[in-house]
Amino acid sequence: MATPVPGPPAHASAGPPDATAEHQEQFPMPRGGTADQPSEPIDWVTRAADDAIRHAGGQEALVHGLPEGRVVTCASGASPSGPIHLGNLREFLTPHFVAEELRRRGVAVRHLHSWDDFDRFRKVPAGVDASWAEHIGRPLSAVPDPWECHGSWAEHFKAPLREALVELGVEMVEVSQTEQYLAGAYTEQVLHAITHRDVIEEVLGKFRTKKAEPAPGSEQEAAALEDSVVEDDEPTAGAGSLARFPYRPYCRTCGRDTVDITAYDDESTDLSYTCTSCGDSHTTNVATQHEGKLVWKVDWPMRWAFEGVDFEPGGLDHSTPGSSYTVGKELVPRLFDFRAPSYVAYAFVGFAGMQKMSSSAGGVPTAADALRILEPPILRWLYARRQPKQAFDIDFGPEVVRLYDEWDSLARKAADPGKRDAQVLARERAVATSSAGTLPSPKVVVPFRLLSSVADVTAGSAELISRIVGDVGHAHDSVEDLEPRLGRAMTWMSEYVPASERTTVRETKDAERLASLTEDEELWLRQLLGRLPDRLELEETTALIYGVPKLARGMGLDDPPTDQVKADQKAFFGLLYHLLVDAERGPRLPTLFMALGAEKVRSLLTP
RNA sequence: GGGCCCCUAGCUCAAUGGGCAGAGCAGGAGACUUUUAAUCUCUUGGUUGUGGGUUCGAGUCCCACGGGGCCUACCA
Repeated sequence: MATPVPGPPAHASAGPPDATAEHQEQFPMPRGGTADQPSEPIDWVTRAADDAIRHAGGQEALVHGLPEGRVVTCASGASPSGPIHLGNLREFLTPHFVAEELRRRGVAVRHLHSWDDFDRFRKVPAGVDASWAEHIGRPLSAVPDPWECHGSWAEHFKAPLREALVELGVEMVEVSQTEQYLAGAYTEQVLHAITHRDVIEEVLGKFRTKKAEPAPGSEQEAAALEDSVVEDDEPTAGAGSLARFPYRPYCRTCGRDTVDITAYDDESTDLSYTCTSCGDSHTTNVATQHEGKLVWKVDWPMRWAFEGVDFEPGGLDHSTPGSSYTVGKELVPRLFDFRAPSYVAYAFVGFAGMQKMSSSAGGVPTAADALRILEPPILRWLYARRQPKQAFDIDFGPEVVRLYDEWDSLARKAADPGKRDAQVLARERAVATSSAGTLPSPKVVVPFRLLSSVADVTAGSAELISRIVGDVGHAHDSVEDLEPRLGRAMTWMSEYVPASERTTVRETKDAERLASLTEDEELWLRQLLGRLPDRLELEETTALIYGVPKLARGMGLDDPPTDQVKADQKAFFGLLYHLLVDAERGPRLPTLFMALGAEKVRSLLTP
């Protein structure tokens, strides 16, 4: 394992360089046991990784390591039914961080991602031609791509996420449920589930109503109150009922899952159905023909067992009683003789500060959108620093500046090994991965605030921004040294900062104002323009701008200002802002001059 | 009906398997001819929603209550 992450700060605790087993030692002993050693920080990732190991090999494994050859599986799953947004990204990053933590401990691990592309297409989202309603009920992998750039609906939404994940340094093994089911990979499990459908029904039934309580007397009262519930109890009563059959085929004629199962023969495994869409009836053999899938609540636990999943997160909506994880957890040992993976439920990610919606289809921003304004490590950091259960918002508005500031100041803190705590640990998790190494970050760190505000006045030339930033005291060799931050600052300024907040340089001079200058004002401008060189240098320009009011009072450029001069400066600056950017204040004047160039300044200030 | 999260300084939030309650902004004082949110230094500000409990010790764990938010209700 090539570990790019700095080890523990204390030289003594760096760990035995040899023994592989001893190496796992970081778990149970109370931290900081020996006197004044700084203790190893712990966060949710550490704990989830411990749980994953425990699932794989018990408490024993945590202390002595897993048996040779045992690979820990961290899993994720997602349905490519629409743009994979920043909320869904948690599904990918949560197991990713856990897998990385395990790698860093030297544990063999894989991040397995299942694409639920064999799920049915549910509804036609806004913006897609209504004719796509025809495809409702078909697998996502069989629905054509309305934008015609990918092979299917599913692929259309997988592709951009894949690209974003590469940028984020997330490496995973992808599995397509369509391929798996169609290839019959799960057939054995499917048959097993069908055979034991009474167990499934029993478990699902437990969560159906609250009247599972043993007291029969009160049950009638409850039933009276919940009349709506009573109705559908009837047809499903029998264990052999087909209404809740755990397997559902896609219609052989029209490809939709809108089928009523009419018969199933446990001996032959022949399944007969009638499609309510096209009206055709068919018989499929579950053992030999692979035309359908398990229902979701059975499908998920089946995959845990099939893939040997040790850790998998789930959205909070999967964690509520009666929903998939709770049901699956109970189902999987009884049906597939497997213990449910260790699990964390993650909360939702919200968005804020967006005047404009993202360009990507649905409206909710995606990882790709976020990566246009956030450096990859920062996006990772947002997900690493919060416990999964904690909901948070990603803000595309003014908070972006604060976020960068916070990140930069964390970097300063991280430079001091004595301050290694959970926050620094979160940063370490964000900054590098085992397969991608250190993720892109600027060689020369310039505050995002500065980059964006210079981008604001220069209207978009990276070279010019680079020069000004250099002049202002952030020495660097080339534009490249400022990337990937500079480009993001430019994008942010032009796409997420409302026009009203931006600096708008006047197109043409304010002739009216220039015609009504006071005597002082006229003198100031004359002095300024008279001495303004064609090629501006920051220091000179600064001295000149501040010095003009001094000259006007017969002083030298470098003389210390008097109170009068200070008052004049204030008035002078106000005039300049008005004439240049039609505002009372604005970016620092010397910077603004540099950004505009002598010619432009001259044209706006000359009566 | 069930579940989860949250309530900490005026505001936005930290405090990540109990161990001296902390930042940023705002406020106050000072410095500064350099208005990128100017910057720098110093500083005020807390009975951690309420009431109990466990503990040597609770923002943190348990129970109840109040308030806010999210999810879910027999479908995949």
